[in-house]
Amino acid sequence: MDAITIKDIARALNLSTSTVSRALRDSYEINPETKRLVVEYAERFNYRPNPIALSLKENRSRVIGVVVPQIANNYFSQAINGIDAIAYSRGYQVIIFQSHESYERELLTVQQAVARKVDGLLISLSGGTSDVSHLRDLQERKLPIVLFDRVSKELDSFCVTADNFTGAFAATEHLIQSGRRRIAHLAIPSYISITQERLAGYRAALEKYGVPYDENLIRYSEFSQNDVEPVVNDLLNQSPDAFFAAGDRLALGCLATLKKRGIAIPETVSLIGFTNTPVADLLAPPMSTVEQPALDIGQVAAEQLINLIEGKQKLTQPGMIRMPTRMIVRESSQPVGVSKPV
Amino acid sequence: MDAITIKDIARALNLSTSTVSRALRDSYEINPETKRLVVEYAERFNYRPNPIALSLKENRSRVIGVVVPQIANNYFSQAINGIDAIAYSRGYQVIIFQSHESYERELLTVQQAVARKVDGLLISLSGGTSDVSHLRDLQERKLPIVLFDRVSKELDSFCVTADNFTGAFAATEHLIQSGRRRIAHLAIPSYISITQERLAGYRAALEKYGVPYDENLIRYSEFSQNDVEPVVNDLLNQSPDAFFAAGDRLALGCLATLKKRGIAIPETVSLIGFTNTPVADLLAPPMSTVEQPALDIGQVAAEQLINLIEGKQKLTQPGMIRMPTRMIVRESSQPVGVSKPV
DNA sequence: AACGTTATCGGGAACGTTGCCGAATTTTAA
DNA sequence: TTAAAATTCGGCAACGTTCCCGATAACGTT
Repeated sequence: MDAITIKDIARALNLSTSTVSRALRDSYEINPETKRLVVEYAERFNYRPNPIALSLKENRSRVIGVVVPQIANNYFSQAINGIDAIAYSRGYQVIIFQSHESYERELLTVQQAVARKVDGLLISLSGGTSDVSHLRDLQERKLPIVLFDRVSKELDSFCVTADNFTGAFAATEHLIQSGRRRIAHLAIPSYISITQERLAGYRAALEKYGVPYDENLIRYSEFSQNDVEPVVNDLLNQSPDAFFAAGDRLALGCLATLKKRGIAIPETVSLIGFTNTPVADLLAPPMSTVEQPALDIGQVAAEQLINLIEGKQKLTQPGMIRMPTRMIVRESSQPVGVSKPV
Repeated sequence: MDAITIKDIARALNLSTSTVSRALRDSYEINPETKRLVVEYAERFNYRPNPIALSLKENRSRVIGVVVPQIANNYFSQAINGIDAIAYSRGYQVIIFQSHESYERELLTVQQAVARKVDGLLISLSGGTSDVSHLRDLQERKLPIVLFDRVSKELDSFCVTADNFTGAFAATEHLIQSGRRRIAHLAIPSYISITQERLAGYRAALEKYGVPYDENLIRYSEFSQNDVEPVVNDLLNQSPDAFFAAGDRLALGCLATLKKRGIAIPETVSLIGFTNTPVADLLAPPMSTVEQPALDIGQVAAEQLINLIEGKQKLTQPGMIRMPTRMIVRESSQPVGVSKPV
């Protein structure tokens, strides 16, 4: 009733399945005339090889699994876009899994992906993931894995991230140079690599300009907007004159909370986000951001992974690729007293 | 080296594969003691049934395919979230495909999905799709299909959309009641169902209030921000006093263009979007929107599809579910002269 | 004339799983 | 005691595909 198989063609043309198979793959040992017959028949009845049968036989699937904390997040959806583009052009399909920032979900989805015989895994660690032994196991079983964005030093794998240190340094430097001294830093959970790197960039900039580091100005927050608000409110008790928010949701949550509290931006506090929203300059006020090249990160990560899969790269060679960020200064971080740009 | 199979267990315990299989599915005709042995061994070596082998055997995959125009779009990523939640809870996995608003890509991805033996298909039509015969073919081959958001009347299938007529009517009525008369309508390509429905709602509201319908105020645009700008500029020649943008990207593109041109919102023109962005009230000015319950739409669509797959619903019974929209009035559509809300 | 080549094709196994059929042993019933 | 029934398991085929190994001709070579 359904799709035509190689068997059907064999039966119809009075051939064996092996002959049909070889004819379709243009084997040299098949009579050109026979080939013609087979190919014509296959086309007429719209034959498509069954990828599932192939997967079972060859123990590979031409599928790469992507595990992200959240699809509904501009950064990740753009990264997925990059992944998808590369995968498509190199003949792979993409299965997307969400970990919902939960370690347990991440474990589960990774297992499912492996069960589905993905040829490789592209992961951005969940916020709840501090232990990466589940990934290490897979790596030891020779499954190609590439981490992107939320990477981990605990794992000797290929990593692709934004240049978090430099980006955070630039953002902090910019805030200092525009006259801010008490710069609050809003970060995602601390054990994630990018948190550390951004914090390091932040501290390095403070140090360069002799601004004292105050632990009370650092806060870690979960990802939903509801989680951000109390943290920002708490930070406000430390009388900061700037906010440096290290993430998409954090920046928007921070902006929302500040507006709700009626705190003037940038007159009272400056704000700069480490984020990826395309609407930054439509916001009120237009939000300064350190932009991450999400699409590029996705592309590079996918390329690395497929190279690993196809053996074009040594499995044992871990590597870290840092993609440059771009700081875009908008109104939300203007120095006080400076007229607004048009 | 890799994952353990039922054969390995059979060999290790000196049983046949069928016995092991039945032991694992808790068949009544297996000795409890044997069962215990098998289950323990399976657990100890972390046995997972091979879904690919199962797919091949049973000609089903417990996977549902989702085809959307774009992942990096708030509406769709939220809908996918809803789909994912339902699929997960009912034991299905989700494979996401992007059509990139291209008919050819849609054809291709749908074929791939079918080749992968998805148990059902959840589709939001691409902007380039006017012919749906590829889907009709699949339907005739008894593949469960549910359309969501961008549906088509040409197809006798289950559809889940927002209540576009009512939403558009409400938006237009609101604009009229706040003193606007020349209301420009920015829509996605015309042959898509939601375009028609929203246009109908728009016209019905005009009619109710005796506002003349002017064809010149209607424009169709592609989806990227670059496409929107010239269309908005063109519309401005018709001296509209309001914009009703029927989509996520359109609304943001419209806002960006108006700001670029220095046109005061809402003093000179009003703006209301039919969209799903969570940052609407952080924009400058906060943007009025007709919100679509994207998550709910995804959930309902997924539920319907799984019901179809599992035969809990007649395949022949087409149906249309309209989810209510919610209009949120913000600053961008305030009547002129009204003081801004706090 | 005997043998090796070449061209062209078929048979069978394997990938992991389930389900049908049957077989062996033990238990139950008449 | 003997047939019937229940219990417990193994063998085999099948899903679609590829690949290894042969098989059969026709042909050319010594």
